[in-house]
Amino acid sequence: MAQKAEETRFELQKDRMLRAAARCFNEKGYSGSSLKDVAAILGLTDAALYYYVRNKEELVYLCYVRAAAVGREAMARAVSEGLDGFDTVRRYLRYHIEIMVGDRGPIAIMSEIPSLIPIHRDEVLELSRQHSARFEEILEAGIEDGSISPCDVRMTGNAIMGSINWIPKWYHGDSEMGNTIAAKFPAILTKGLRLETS
Amino acid sequence: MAQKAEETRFELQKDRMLRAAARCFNEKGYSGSSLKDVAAILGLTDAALYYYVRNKEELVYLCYVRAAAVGREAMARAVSEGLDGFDTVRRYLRYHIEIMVGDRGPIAIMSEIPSLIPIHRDEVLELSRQHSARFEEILEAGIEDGSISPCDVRMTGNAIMGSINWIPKWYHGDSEMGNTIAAKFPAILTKGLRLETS
DNA sequence: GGACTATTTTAATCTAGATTAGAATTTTTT
DNA sequence: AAAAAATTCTAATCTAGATTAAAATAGTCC
Repeated sequence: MAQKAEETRFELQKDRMLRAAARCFNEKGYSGSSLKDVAAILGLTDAALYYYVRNKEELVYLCYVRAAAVGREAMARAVSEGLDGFDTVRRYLRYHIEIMVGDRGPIAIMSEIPSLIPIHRDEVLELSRQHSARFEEILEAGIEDGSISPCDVRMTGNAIMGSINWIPKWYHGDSEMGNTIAAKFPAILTKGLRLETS
Repeated sequence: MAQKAEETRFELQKDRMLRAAARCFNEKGYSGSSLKDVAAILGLTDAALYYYVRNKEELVYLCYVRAAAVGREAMARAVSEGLDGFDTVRRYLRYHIEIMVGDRGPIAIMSEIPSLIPIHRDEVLELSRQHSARFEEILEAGIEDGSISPCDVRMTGNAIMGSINWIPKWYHGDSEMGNTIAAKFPAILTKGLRLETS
């Protein structure tokens, strides 16, 4: 029990740190944010962060891994509901956005992957590719089942994911707006997908 | 004539520099890109850049001003054609993307505005706001003229502009893909806007 | 070809911020 | 409440990279 409590505390703090870091990185970029900036949000000293992470690069890396996990989780949840392609996309977007604007946010934008060390860069790129690929699979499934009209899934995927990825750039924690985004974005982004039953 | 030629050379080099900087910044962020990185693309020394710009901050600032000008130019051109709202949006997107993936690119993503000094930040933010506002006006005009179905223009604008802004993150100069983007994105992004004449 | 200007380089300096070691403090355990 | 472990801080060090000054080169004009 003791062990577990400590682990929990550690993990909780670490997660708080990752969210603080994500907030900084989203606003001012990776290199533009000092460890002092991140620590200040937590009421800590910059040096304290080294208790949780080996160095700054690892901090970004973990932010990106976390972002990927959140996206994958949202998608898995949507897929598990067994809806048609169109509705799966819409659900996925809703779940993903809800997390981004909710209290598990902010989620780091993966905008500086080249700054990672090679081994981390490769891993994050792979996660990112997998996510895109799975999204495209859903689109294809939707085209198959007749819920989505035929389209270039690569380009359509890029378009939709771009909108999602950009959200943290203009959304900064105003929860009312957060609700608006979660309520409207899924419909806006999928409106053009529907196959019109002529 | 002499003066003009020199001015031209200077301006040309400066523009090359801004495009090189945009490329670096888009890949690795503002603070993540050293002046040496930018200079290397031009075959110059980092110190040489100071002949064109007062400091690094001004370099980003100019990149952002340039990005704003490109967007405004594309929009003005589209508006000047006097089409209905829907087609104006589509034209604007096409023109904007064509510049982004064409030889006037790459265009800097305005992703680190907080890193600018206050006076520059205010100016760039204002340019950005104006652009968003004008885009929303076009959407509203389209709703008025019946070419676009009623929608939350703020959210819809954010969604579409997010897709556009994100393009430089995954497009890196493969001109064949550039053509694909220019050909497909405008249709993809506007497909959901059309008012279905029931 | 010499003089003048424009452009770039070399060779410092200077600073913010990452990193580290060890001390101090806080929390947990018994 | 002492001992042990976990967490944070203080006070350096170290380095990359921005910036500057002056010299060197390239280009243009007469």
